Amino acid sequence: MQDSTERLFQAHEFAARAGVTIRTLHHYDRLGLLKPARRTAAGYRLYGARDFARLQQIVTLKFIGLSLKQIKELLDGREFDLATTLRLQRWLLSEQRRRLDLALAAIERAERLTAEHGAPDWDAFKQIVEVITMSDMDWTKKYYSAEAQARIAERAATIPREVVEQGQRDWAALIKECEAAVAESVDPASERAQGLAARWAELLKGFTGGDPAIQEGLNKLYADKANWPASMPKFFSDEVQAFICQAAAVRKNRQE
Amino acid sequence: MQDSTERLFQAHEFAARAGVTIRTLHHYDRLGLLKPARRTAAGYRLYGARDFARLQQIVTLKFIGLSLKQIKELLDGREFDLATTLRLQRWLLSEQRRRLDLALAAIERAERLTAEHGAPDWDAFKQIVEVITMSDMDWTKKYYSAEAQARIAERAATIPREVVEQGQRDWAALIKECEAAVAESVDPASERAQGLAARWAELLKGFTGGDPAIQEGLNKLYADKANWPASMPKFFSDEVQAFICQAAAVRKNRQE
DNA sequence: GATAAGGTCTGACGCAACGTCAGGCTCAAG
DNA sequence: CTTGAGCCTGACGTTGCGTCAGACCTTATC
Repeated sequence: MQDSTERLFQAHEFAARAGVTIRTLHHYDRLGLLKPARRTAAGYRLYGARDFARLQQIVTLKFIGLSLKQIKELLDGREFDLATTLRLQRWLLSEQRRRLDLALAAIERAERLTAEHGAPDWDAFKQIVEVITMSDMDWTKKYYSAEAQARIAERAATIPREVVEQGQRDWAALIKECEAAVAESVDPASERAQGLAARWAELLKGFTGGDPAIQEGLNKLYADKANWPASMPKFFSDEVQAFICQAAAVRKNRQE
Repeated sequence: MQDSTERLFQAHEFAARAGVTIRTLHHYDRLGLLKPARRTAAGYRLYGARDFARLQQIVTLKFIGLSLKQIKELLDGREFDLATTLRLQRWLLSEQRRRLDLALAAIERAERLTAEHGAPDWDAFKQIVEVITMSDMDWTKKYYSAEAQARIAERAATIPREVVEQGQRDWAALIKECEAAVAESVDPASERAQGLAARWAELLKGFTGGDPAIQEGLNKLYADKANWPASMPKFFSDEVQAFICQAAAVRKNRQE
């Protein structure tokens, strides 16, 4: 299978060609993300063309913001699908960009105020950020009480790693199953749909940290699906959304 | 000085009001960033109104992307000026935003291609990122040789923390002195200007990692200041730029 | 063949900003 | 007085490598 005459590169040249450091190669090796094709008798790493291709995939996926763990699962191809991952990642990046824009706006206004006032104006600066972060919460007001909003804000900062990345696989898998169910025109009141709705609720519970006030808001969200805010994640199709809303409604009725 | 009747809050309520976790307060306490006004006999932290104001400043500065170390230096007020920091930070954030846009564009194109092709197209995906990162390097081609570009790319990823944040204070201080020199119409050939140019070169050397090929490119950059690329940092005025260019030119002549 | 220079190897610790136990106090209510 | 809830202080985990440190390998030179 392997061409025994294939040219192999030592770490130094290989790393230079790929634009990464040797230490990075060591790191990927230990993670099992990229193992060299061979080792010399002395233990030196030797990389081949296939390694190069894989490293380029790694670099590409890293460029769009995936973690090394995600990249490993993707490239090892175990039940992780690229399309859904890309949709999720696109949403994550767009969120980051929105927050960056807010920060930039805050800085620019603070600079203007400082220039006008002659000296840095802390109160104004603080207010700017407050206003900006308030406007960031606009849509939550429709659905959440004041205390729930505070707790959401508290959790919001801790979410990125904890849930989004750790649970990304769970969401991706669940959404995929929902899509399948939609494709098969499964009845939202059926056993299968109810199971999906239950898992969906479970994931949301993890997302909300089990806070009852927040879950109350989510129930309201379910109630009028037409009003799902634009800033909510949209990594699933409208059909899936409608399906899960109906199933959740049925589920709620039965529980009452 | 202190109002002995001032209302003090315990960690739990204080944290909730400020929208941070208790653990964050512990962290800031250990860093010396925010010490509680008092402690009870049992060691419980008690925070006052001034602590609240300071915490809000911290949160604000964190929102615009400053590190805790930078925030501490700013709030402790030792030779760190807000105006320059804001300019530097604005540039940093705009750079981040540019890279985010590139990643988003890559994802969107990859999604389109995947949809058209039916299956994920790794080669196309890889190419997209390559093209994007290439266009990212456009201006460097004018000044750097091929090998130097490779090394720049290699270093580019390692720079954010290492130089920008660590050396930010040095740059800010130097730029400030240059502005003063410009304001006093100091002769670029004078002893003082030459000292500034030497320090400038020293910082750049740190920035380039002492790579001679990269420094060669920087010399070319000095030569025709009119051609400074738009993507280069612009946290100093045109006057400072002209001043440092002239001083560097004089310095170069003398060294030859 | 010895030696010096330079590249490689494997740990192990460092960094940013906290989260998350774990074990031990403290405090208010019943 | 007990119980539960909240606070305290370490100490380790996280992410993606950088940066030594000590030991080994290879190559060129004398």
